[in-house]
Order: sequence, then C-alpha cells, then structure tokens
Amino acid sequence: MTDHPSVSRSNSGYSAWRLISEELRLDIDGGRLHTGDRLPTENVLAERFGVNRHTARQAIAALAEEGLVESRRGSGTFVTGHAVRLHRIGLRTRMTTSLGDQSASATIRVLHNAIEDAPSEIARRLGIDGRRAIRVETTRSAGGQQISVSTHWFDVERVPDIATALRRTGSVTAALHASGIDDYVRASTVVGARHATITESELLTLGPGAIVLVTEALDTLPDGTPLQHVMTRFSAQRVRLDIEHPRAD
Amino acid sequence: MTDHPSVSRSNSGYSAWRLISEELRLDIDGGRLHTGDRLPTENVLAERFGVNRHTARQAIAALAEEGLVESRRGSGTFVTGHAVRLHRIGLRTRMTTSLGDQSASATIRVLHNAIEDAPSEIARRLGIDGRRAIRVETTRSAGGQQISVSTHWFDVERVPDIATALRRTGSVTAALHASGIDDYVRASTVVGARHATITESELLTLGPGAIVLVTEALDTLPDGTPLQHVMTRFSAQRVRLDIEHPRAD
DNA sequence: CCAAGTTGTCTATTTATCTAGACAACCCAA
DNA sequence: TTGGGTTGTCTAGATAAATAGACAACTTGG
Repeated sequence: MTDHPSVSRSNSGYSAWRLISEELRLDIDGGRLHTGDRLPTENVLAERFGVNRHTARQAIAALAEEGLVESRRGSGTFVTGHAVRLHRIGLRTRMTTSLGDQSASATIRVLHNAIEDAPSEIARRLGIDGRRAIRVETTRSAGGQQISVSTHWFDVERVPDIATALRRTGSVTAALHASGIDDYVRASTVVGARHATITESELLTLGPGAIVLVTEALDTLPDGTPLQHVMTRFSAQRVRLDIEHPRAD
Repeated sequence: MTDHPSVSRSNSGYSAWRLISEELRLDIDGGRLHTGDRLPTENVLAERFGVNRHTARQAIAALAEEGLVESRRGSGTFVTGHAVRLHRIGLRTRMTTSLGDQSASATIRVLHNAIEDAPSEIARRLGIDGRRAIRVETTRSAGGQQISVSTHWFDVERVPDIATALRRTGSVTAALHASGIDDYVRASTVVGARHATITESELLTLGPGAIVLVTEALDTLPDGTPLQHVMTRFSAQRVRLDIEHPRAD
C-alpha cells in the first residue's frame, strides 16, 4: 500500500473525497490492491488521510459508482474485477483493429461532419494552404462501452466523399479504401492528458472532470503525402496506449 | 472559441472554478487562443459558464498563477507565451537527450535507492524470478524546471552498482556504460494518465490533483535481454509525448 | 479630457462540503 | 450464541466555496 500523506486540499479546487478517491484508484490500478482484496476499513482510511469517516466513505462511494469496488455491510469493501484496454499505437495504427484481443469489433459512429477552414496549424500539417477541409466528429465503441471520441480533418479535394463513406462503412480504413486509397501509415503521434470537457464527459459517459488521454496524429500515404489529421480522446480510466517500437533490423 | 455548456458541477468533487479553469486551458492549449490574445472579460466568462464573476475570477487566477495568462487592470486578461515540452519516445529513447531543442541538458537526481523484492509483474518483465531488484527513485529537471519523476527497477546481479553510478553521472546511459553496457533499446512503452499523488505534486511542484502522464517502459539489450523497467510521471501541463514512427524501409 | 469598459477589492449572505457523534444493521470468527 | 468489527444512516454543527452587490483603480478610444 502506498504511504499516504494527509490530504492537504487547501484551495486546490478538488474536494477531499475526490483526492482520496484518486489515491485509492492508484492502489488498485497500480497493482497494490488486487481483485477480491479488501480495502482498509473506513475508519483506517479516515485516519490515514486525516479526514472524517464520512469523507472517506464518499471517496469509496465514488469508486463504487464506477464499479471499481463493492461495499458489503458488516464485512468490508472489496476490489471488483476491472479491465483496462490497451490501444496499440504504431506505424500501421488502425482504429478498428487496435484493441488487442479483448474485442475485435470496434465500430465508429459519425456524430457530425462539415466543410470548413481548418485551424492554421492543422492546415499546415495537412498541406492545404488556401483550401478548406472536411471535419468529422466520431465516437468509437467496443464491447458496449464508449472508448474514444475523435475529430478528423481531411483534405476536401483528395477525399471529398469521406464523410458519407465513414457513415456507411464505420471504419476509416474502409472509407479511405472507397476513396481509392489502399494503404496509409502513421507519420506522427503526440500524446497528452487533460481533464475532459463537459461534452467529452457526456460522450464517453465519464464523471465530470475525469481525465482523458489525447493523441494528435497525422496519417499519410506511404510516400508521405498527408491524408488525415486526427485528434482522439480516450478515457484514461479505461485505456492505456501501447506504443510499438519496431526493431531497426 | 469552444462552446461551453454551463458548468454542471453537481457534487463532482471538482470546484466550479477548477472546471472552468481547465476549460480555459483547453482554449489556450488547443490553439483557439494564441499568445497575446485577450480572454473574454470576467463578466462574459461568468455568464457563459453560469457562475458568479468572482468564481470566474478564481479560475483566471489559477491560470495566472501557472503563468499561462496575465491580467491587466483596466484592459483585460491576456495569454502569455507558454512552452510545452516535447518528450520524444522511440527505439533509442534516452532520458537526457529527449527534450528536443528547448534544452539540451536534462539532469537526473537520485532521491532514493534500495534493494528489495520487485512487484511480481515487474519481476516477470525483468526476467528475475527469485532474485531481488534495485529500485531507484529519480527526478529529472531541465532549464530550472522539474520535468518528471521516475521509478527504475534493475536486476541486482546484472548491474549491482547502478545506483552509485546514477548518483555520480546523473544519466542512465552513462551509468549503464559504467556497468559495461554500451547500448540498449526501448522494447515497450505503455502510456496512461491519472491524477498526481501528493508526493508527486510536491516533487513536480504541481497543484494537488494535477494530471500526470505515466509511461511504463522496458529497456533491453539489443539482443532482447531485459535491463531496466522504468515508470516515469510527467506533468501533463508541461509535457507532451512525441512518439517516433520509424519508416519500415 | 471624458466616458465606457475592464480588473481589483471589500462586505455580506447563501449554499455546499466536511466534521462530529451516535446508533442500527449486518458479517464473521471464537 | 455471542461479541467485536464492519458498513449504513441519521442529526447537528463547523468550515469552505460560491453568490450578490457595490465601488475603487485603471486603460483605452473617441
């Protein structure tokens, strides 16, 4: 178990129970508490974090609502089974096939699409100077659970019908194929993390203020011609990014 | 500018000003507000998020304390220059040389080292069954700013003096070299994100509850022999991970 | 200079969160 | 069966956060 300094929540913008809740999540995700293990009792937790028992209870209740733990009157609070998805990132990253063995069938749903001016930075990366771009907002789910939300940018001249194709096929690879593009590679990926916006929280069914992993990636043709700029937000609670390091031989 | 639904902060464990503060940070990091731009006025922000002006002020104050914005009485609040570090992750990831052009000299400081049993998962990856392991806790700083904290695990038989070498050289590569290891490669990297623990917040000089990017990586000899398991926590406010996708040719 | 608009500061009040204590309901091992 | 330990629930009070309003200090453009 981690050594927990008393919660110094002085005007941090986070309530005491939320901070405790996150620390407890660490003990679970970090492997210090395994499925079936009993958490310390509410009184012990309260003393350890220097708060009232009710505050500790609220922290536990938050984890219970997520399904991470389960409380049983008279006996204690126990860690339930919890799965973390691995999303593989590499040269041939494809949305619909990257979720490892856990679920082979990820489907993309198009929320919105429009033709508009891309932000200057994205227009530069896509190599479209004056031209307008296609923006597509998608969500991806697998196994009945929302995995991620994405904002795609395409060159309107290269793949004019990409939005319709995306809606029809539910797959970026298939939609590009329908536009005559048989192969593409991942050119760059940048990863960050931040709090989810309110919209993202709703789409991913997260509590407000939950954390998202953010990837910004550029896909190109094998010859390097930019194809797609895509920003994807994953629930950090449910997903880890598994980065591929191909051997140089 | 983003469309901001009114802040539904109902018992989320996050104070209203913190949620607003994070949304505003997005407008800056996301490129909707550039260096020198003026933020909406306090009254406008208060109305947009459905809170009192004082609450909006507190959100701005939090960003100002980070140095992300600057308020000028009578004229408004403006976005200051803010640098985001890029930490490159690839086959030859090295701690001390990965910080791009911004600062060539990152130094590692050893906080603590001990010989103990590694967690089973880590022992398995390092290929040390019964043997004990060396755990080293380090912090890394560059340009006067704390960048990351790491927990390293080494095989006690392969590199018995790694801790002393790390303290002396301030570099993993140099310390391994002193142990007779001239080359090593990154075998796997997994990226996640979570709230910082209280200890991490202190080491990285973050506000409590800030977000950290977490990488768990395995470094091996060129022949695949495991060398080091290292978990690194970066401040998500200050760092993005730039993932290398080597071409297959 | 002037007027409109902006941030800075103060006081007071309302609302939400946390603390404190007590006891019931329940589980489990002796 | 019994007794100690656990979670669930209730009441009340203390502390922190958010709201409300007013005005000062300052900047900017006309």
